[in-house]
Amino acid sequence: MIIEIDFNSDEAIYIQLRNQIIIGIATSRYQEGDTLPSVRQLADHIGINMHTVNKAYSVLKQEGFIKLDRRKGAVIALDVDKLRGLEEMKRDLRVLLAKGRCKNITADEVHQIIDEIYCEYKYEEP
Amino acid sequence: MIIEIDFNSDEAIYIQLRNQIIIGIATSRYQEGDTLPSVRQLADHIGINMHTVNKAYSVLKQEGFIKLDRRKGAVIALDVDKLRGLEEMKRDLRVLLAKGRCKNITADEVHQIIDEIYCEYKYEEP
DNA sequence: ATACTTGTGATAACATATATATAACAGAGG
DNA sequence: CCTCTGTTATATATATGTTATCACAAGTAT
Repeated sequence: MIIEIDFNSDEAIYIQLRNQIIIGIATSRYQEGDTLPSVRQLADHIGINMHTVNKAYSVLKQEGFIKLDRRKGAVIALDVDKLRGLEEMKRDLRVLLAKGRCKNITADEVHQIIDEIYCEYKYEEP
Repeated sequence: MIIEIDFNSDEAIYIQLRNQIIIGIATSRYQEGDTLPSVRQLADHIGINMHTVNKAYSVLKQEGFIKLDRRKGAVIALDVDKLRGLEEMKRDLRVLLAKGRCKNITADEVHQIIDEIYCEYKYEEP
């Protein structure tokens, strides 16, 4: 389990946890059907409270990345709502790109960054 | 002043304010040297507290989008640190694209959205 | 059957963040 | 003098994040 929490970050711990797991799924470190550590295990391992992990898992479930099973624990299970995903991405990008635009970042430079990051997803595209 | 606040949003009011002003700058609705409404004016207009507007302005100042002058009020003044801007963008995009990747969004689709948004910058009139 | 582990829930406590409400101050300009 | 600016200072209320216990129902392991 390669999870690193920055306790000095202004980002909430459960958000950092959520983000790293999402990145883990995108980079195929976790795959459909894989089980994540139990809330207590992961909490002990990181050194945080059980409920903080539980909150991260709850968010991931609500966003359609995992399923929570009393028997197996947290299981990677992608609920793909592509249309909604596209809408969310466009909404988020609108702010992010505006910020970059004010810093004189061009569309070409953004395209380049996109490709760099997608290269990290070394497996086949869906 | 075309500012719309969603009071039911989970995003803080001062963040919504910050985002809309950044988008306003990116789309040339506000230009270098333009003055924003005073904290009291804008607060009255939107129907929120003065300090909430002041916080938005303080964040915008700290991030290098405006300057605050006791005489003139808030003035658009871009402090362009492109290298840092690129780093921030890549950090933010890493999470955002991972989320999209899990929803089966391809690199090509992201490129398309980028171009769509950048088109809004070109055709928007001040 | 016993012991253990799973997610889940309730509750309490504390720190921080958000937002509001007043009030006052110093500098600039009418 | 009066009014407008950002700024600072309190105080208050609410929400959020995090930790800490305690407990429960359901599944697994021995």
